[in-house]
Amino acid sequence: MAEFLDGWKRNCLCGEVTTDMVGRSLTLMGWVQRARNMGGIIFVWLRDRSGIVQVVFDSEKLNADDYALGEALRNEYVLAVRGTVRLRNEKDVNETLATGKLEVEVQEAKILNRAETPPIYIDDEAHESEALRLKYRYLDLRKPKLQRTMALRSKVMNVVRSHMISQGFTEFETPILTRSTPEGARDFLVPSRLHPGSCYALPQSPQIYKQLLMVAGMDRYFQFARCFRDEDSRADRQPEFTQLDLEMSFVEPKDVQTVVEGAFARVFEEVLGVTISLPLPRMTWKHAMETYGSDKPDTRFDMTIRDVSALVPGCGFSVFENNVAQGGIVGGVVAKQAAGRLSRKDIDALGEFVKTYHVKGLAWLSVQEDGTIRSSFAKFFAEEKLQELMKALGVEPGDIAFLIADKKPVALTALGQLRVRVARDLNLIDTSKYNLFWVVEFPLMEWNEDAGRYVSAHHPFTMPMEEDFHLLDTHLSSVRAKSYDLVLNGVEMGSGSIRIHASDLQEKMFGLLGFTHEEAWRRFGFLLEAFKYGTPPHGGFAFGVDRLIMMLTNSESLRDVIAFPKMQNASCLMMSTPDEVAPEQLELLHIRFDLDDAE
RNA sequence: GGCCCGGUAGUUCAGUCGGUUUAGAAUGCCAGCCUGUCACGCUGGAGGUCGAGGGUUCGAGCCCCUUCCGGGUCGCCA
Repeated sequence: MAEFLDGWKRNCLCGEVTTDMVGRSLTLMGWVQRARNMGGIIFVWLRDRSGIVQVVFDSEKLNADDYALGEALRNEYVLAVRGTVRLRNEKDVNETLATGKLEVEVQEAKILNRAETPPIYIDDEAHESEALRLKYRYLDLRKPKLQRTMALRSKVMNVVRSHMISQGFTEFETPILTRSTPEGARDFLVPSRLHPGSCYALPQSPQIYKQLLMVAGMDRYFQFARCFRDEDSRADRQPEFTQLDLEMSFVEPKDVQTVVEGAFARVFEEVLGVTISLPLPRMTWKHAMETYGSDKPDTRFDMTIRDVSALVPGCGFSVFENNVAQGGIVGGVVAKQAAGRLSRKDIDALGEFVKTYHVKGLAWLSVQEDGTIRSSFAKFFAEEKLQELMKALGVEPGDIAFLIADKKPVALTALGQLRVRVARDLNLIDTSKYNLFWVVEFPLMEWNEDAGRYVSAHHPFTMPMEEDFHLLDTHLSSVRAKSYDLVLNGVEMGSGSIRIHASDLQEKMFGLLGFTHEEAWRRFGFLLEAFKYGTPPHGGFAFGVDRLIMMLTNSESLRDVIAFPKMQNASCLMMSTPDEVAPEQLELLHIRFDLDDAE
């Protein structure tokens, strides 16, 4: 049976036993990592969140009962010991343990609780399936790495919070039960008992609340906001996640950026000891797309995109010529010194890879060290055009050039993905680097083929750049926004913008997005009205806390940085969530499921 | 919604061309021995609905169909 503490009081953590405690009597409590019974002496590794220390049960020094207790120990038993700290013999020092020079000679022990043999090992090196780990998440979380990650997460949030407070921000909480926002992801809905037929929506972000707080004169707002999006998961996307959300009055983009980059610099300094020099570099969206094929470029390696469309006419290769004639582009990237490292099979695999980004194919040209050319398309090319092409791309002996012909955005995106894939395959990425910078001047709106109208690139409250105001009615797609994303090593950390603070301009935006006047007022009347009562110019930002922790801990999945994450299908094996509810509960809400067309 | 990978002792995996008795290994677990281990060691033992259902075959862990589950990804994610 489990025992109670009976007045025992822990006075040291396992990992914090130090040499200056030698001779002292300690009371330690923790879990049995492993017990090694040598016959007359038992070595037990006792583990808690701070680390591991060896405690020793010696049959010559303990009474029979206490020694028998040592013999009964199994992995993950919860153990309390009273004992004396002593130095190990020189030859018995364990360099792999932080406490390896020491051990605790047990005088008295208590089994506070027994444990069944756990289905997973409490060991960072173990690699059970995700499903098993998540089902027994409370055991998984005992692993030292996850313990460290959670502690680091707490520290990061503390650093950020204290930075925000030091910059004059006020911390707020905004409602979790809110209303559906337009133009966004699918909402999680919460049916209302008191308003049959109506639903709350869980927030995708506290966007409107924070803007209303600016109207309210709160000046500088921040919040660690839980956000919800009912979309499919990815390794770096969870249905619920945490953002540091902030909003400021009387500011231009630079003012917001200064606050945000200050927070990041402090996090990197205090958590990783890495100094980031400020202000961060800026890159325009246009440059990012044309050079890196991404709005969140990884700049830790080169391999930039070259547009060679200009020399395509008359080259002889009809695939390129027709595409350019129809307004598309031909772009390429060059993998330096890759000819000897990528086989024909590897190149074919890259061809398959780019097809997932909806281009028709991948043209390639490989120059051997001796100058021999192997290529998927060279035979169609006029000799001097080929030389021109190679010169334009900067291909030298030993290099492989990859070319894609398609509509501009499609080709650039595929080249951008290819660039990253090849860099990873060839190990070209310097993983010790933290390339943090701003991408600015995003387009305000993008044409959406399916919807047959323009949609916001960021969100419908984003302020256009003053320089582009005159294009609003004529060239909407070339209007740039006062928006900015923060990018780290090819990953979007967060985004923000200056908002529209005039109700007439906001109403015009809704019009451009295809909302009628009535519709805009029905859905956003409260906002449009609020804007009439003296709204200050304002703007803000939000960044994903989970994703930041992922970057700081070099984790491959968001699941590794969230205590209780969801699986790919947004369920939770541990709690069996979501779950059916009692019929009476549904009745109260006047809900009946119609599952006939459910897949 | 599409595509790709996976599912075999508690756990991680192997399992050849469909044919070797009772489906293996490591680790974990149980029992015994062992006074300086630290991946302790030694001896012995238990442990399997090969994800599920159906089919082909003299014979299926292996082939076919259906389905469930996990992961990755495209679409989607203002």
